[in-house]
Amino acid sequence: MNSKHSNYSSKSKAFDSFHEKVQRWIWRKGWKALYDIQEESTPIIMKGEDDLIISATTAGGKTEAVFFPVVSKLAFEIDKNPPKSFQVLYISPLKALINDQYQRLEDLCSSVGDIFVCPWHGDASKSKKMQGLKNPQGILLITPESLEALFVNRGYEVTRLFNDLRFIVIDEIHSFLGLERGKQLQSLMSRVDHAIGRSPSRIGLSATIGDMEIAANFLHPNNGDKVKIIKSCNDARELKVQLRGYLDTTSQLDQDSKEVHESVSDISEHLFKTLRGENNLIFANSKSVVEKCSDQLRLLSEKLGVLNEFLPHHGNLSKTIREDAEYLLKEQNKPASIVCTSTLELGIDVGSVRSVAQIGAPYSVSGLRQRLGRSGRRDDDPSILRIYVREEEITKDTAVSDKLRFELVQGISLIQLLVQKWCEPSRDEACHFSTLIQQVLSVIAERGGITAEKLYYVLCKKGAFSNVASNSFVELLRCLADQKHDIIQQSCDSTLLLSPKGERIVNRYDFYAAFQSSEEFKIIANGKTLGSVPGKLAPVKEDAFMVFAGKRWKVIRIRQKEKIIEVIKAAGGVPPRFCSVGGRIHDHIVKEMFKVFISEEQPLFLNEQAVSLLNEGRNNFVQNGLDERWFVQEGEYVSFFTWSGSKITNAICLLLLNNGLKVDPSGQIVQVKTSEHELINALKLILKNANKLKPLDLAMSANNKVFEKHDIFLSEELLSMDYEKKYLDLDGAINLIRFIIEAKSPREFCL
DNA sequence: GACCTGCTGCGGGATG
Repeated sequence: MNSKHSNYSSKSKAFDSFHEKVQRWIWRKGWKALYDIQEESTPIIMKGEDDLIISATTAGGKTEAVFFPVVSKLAFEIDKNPPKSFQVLYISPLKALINDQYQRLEDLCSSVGDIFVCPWHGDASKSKKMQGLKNPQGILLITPESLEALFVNRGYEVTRLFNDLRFIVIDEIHSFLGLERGKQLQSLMSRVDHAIGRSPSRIGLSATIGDMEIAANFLHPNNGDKVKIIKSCNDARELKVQLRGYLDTTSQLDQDSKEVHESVSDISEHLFKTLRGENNLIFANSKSVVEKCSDQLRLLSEKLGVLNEFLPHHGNLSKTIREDAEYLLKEQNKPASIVCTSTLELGIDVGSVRSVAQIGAPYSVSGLRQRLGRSGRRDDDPSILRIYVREEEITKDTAVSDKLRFELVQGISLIQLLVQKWCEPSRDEACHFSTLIQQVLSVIAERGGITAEKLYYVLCKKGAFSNVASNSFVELLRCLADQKHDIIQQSCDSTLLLSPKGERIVNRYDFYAAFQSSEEFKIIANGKTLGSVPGKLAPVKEDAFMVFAGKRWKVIRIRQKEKIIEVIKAAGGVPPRFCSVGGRIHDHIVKEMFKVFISEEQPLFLNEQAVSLLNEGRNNFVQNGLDERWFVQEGEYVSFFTWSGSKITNAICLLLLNNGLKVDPSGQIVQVKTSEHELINALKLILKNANKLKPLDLAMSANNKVFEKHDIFLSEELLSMDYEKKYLDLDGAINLIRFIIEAKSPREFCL
């Protein structure tokens, strides 16, 4: 017995440095060797000084790479003196992940001895939280929102809770990059630093990161170049991919969506035939597609009199429905497949999955890579991906833009970029004024009051909002204090305080989240909650039919006041549409699409129908001379192919609008109601005046800039500053226009 | 024209 132990230890420096009780735990588990990332992370974490990012696949042993050395370190220190505060702050984007990690850590920590693990989120046990408050020590597992609540409600205790803190660990760090929630998280980390007067070592964990530099700068702003990076290289799994094309000949019927819905689509039939009997994930780009597809798969099962193995999963379904589906997928002996949105993209453990399907072209390589990472868990299994794209039949009325088979080509480009290992960088230059408002109110609540200078120092100068200049900050405070909003006020000694209205905002329980959430109607059948639909869509009429949770229902009562819709089982129905703002696509993907159009190569991963659709798209591309021409005139509209991502295309649209043209953007093609000659004249005029044009002025000219939670309190100028950084690329747009005016071709632009 | 995430403190009632 002893020899196995010493063999192990003679090979591994990391293992040798662990606390004896951690060594014994690993040994008992029968683990033969540590992973590379665990060997590499251990010396850095045992030293306990540097920031670190560890990137590896979902089952790549990241948790252990952090917690073997961390728990060893805590165990060595307990031997010397008992801690009086939490020593590790672990922050996760998901409650479910906290529950998972709690199970794993409890097992390790209870066998090591006196290391307390405290799970803390909205659904976590109250007694564990009280225990953590009374006797803080060991590891706190918490969500950003619950940490925000600690600052607001127990601001006077934060220093005591974290005084001996050694590590801040951020799980699934990529899921925070560039978002409101990410900015909030950065601010919370920096507020912890301020509360204890030093900066504990930060550790970020990630399954996929396009650009490590950006993740490093996120983890520790202004200190990013000192963050150490460990990347797992055993990502050599074989990839099997197929893109399947389908031709929709029923488009004429589409107005009567009910009729189309009754017919089981050929994509569902292929999914049913290919995936039944195994565990799979089927991703769709929208919740209503999830509903439609899972309903069709259930119908097919009923028709054949077999057990239904296909279950829906998305953010509007109730917790129990979702958990039931996750549980079934985890059960290895019963085959089950889940039709889902990006709910199952992140790190929830759903066990081993045979293959991944994607309905409709994906929008980003990073998302696709994340989804693919779910398939083939065992090392020797290949990752299997099937992408299904439906294009409509071409008639004499079809517009050029639709004849190109853009969605299919987008799918091809994304697969090619995936294979090339390219990934979107998640640049975050936005000011995040909405989240800054939340943090301003939170710090005032935490400290009971604070001067403007000190507030600027804590949040901006030495905080997460370092790109906000002091004059912008002053304007933001003015917006909050003005008569219209009256959220904060200044006392005679110039301390900023919450006004009664501000108090009400901070004391509502929805204050802690940095992101917006809309009002929703609950859907109830026989007293059981199925889930919810957004308020805007809710007033479906009584007696209406609907599809929800993969089944068909009839609405029997709408209780407007309580926001409840009662339903019973029924035979017909259409899925509700869930609305949301449009997405963004990266420049590089659109350029890759151009390359697919001009290439003569046939990708090997296409089925027969996809090959003929691609040929059709390429022929139409050539016939319209789109490698040399930017514009195609059709009736009173010019289709303008920008071959650029969303930021440049948005800027082009605004520039044209401001020059009095009627513009209708559809994806990467801008429809302009004018002649080609007039359009070129407009572009010449824009270029001539380009040096007078400021990005901020362009942003000021855009309508509807209120997107985020506290945007309603901002002035037009602050709103425009954020809008410009997030949605516009004026330099890129001017560069594109220069290309066009200098009579250079799309070919020169893209290659 | 896409997607997801999260939530305090308190009081009342049932249960051991």
